[in-house]
Amino acid sequence: MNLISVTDIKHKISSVGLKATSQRIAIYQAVMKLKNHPTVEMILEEISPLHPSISVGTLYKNLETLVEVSLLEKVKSEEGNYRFEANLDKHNHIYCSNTKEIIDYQDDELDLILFEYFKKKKLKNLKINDIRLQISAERLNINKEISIQ
Amino acid sequence: MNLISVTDIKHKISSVGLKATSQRIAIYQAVMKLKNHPTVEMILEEISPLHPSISVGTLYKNLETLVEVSLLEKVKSEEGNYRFEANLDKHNHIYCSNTKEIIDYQDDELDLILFEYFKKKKLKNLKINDIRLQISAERLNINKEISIQ
DNA sequence: TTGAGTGCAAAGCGTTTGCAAAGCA
DNA sequence: TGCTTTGCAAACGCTTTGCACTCAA
Repeated sequence: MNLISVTDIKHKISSVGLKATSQRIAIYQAVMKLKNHPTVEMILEEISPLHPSISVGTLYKNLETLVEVSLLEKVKSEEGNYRFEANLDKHNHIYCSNTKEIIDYQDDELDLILFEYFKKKKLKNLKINDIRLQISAERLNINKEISIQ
Repeated sequence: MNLISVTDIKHKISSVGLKATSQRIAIYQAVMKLKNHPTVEMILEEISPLHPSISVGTLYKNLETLVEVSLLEKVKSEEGNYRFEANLDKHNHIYCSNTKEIIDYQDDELDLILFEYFKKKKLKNLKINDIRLQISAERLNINKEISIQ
């Protein structure tokens, strides 16, 4: 995922029936590079040096398109704006109240526990499609790395 | 909670150091009455007959104030707008993709399982403040009632 | 060549703000 | 009376839209 080439990105975009324009490639590449769930503004800043004349309209349209074809995912942040990510594996989000970061948290063991738990629960007239944990946390030593497990 | 009187509401508001204006009482009362996590618009529609001249500014300011003093809670919906509720007990939310409802789901047993699970996990440099489940679901028989467990 | 995609600018929407007037304590 | 709260309207920030132009296929 980290070392994906421009050629690979072009192929990915073409394979879903979209045109591989330079703007679209740059946008997809930027979201992949910016790991911490960038906002539209952060993506724009990343792309601007390469595409100084790219418009916000184009950026929004492309992000929406890439979400539609499942190359990206978007989430609403607590602050109310969208944040994008290229990580499509099922995972949970840790929301850092002090740094405003969104950290991915993947945990297959926990997913299994939840799956088993809800299998024995009876939810009448309701079909569960997805269960995600929303973990609110704060970083204790802001400059030190965080590690889970 | 359901049959709380205006006098009780006045006392609740006064006890946190706020003035019990007719607008404030009506707003708090409306959120209590509208069970399914009303939007600002839904609250406005509920109050308008009683207070035809209430301004959106006042409504927003009061909702914010009531959240600050912990008489209400607010959440951002998938659609991006705020939704309010008077239920302050710890609970999870079920987001219905077809009806756009937000259904409260309280489950002490599950909370305990999650608490125990994260107690044995080591999350370095991170302090977990809260864990909520975000359950995406859809109603199967829209007119029939849903029941859990 | 041609329909998908772009840039621009205007508009949209929910929310916030500033301020004079009003009203609760 | 004094200070919180209100109503109004303007402004805000993020996002969406319309349209003529451009460019990948």
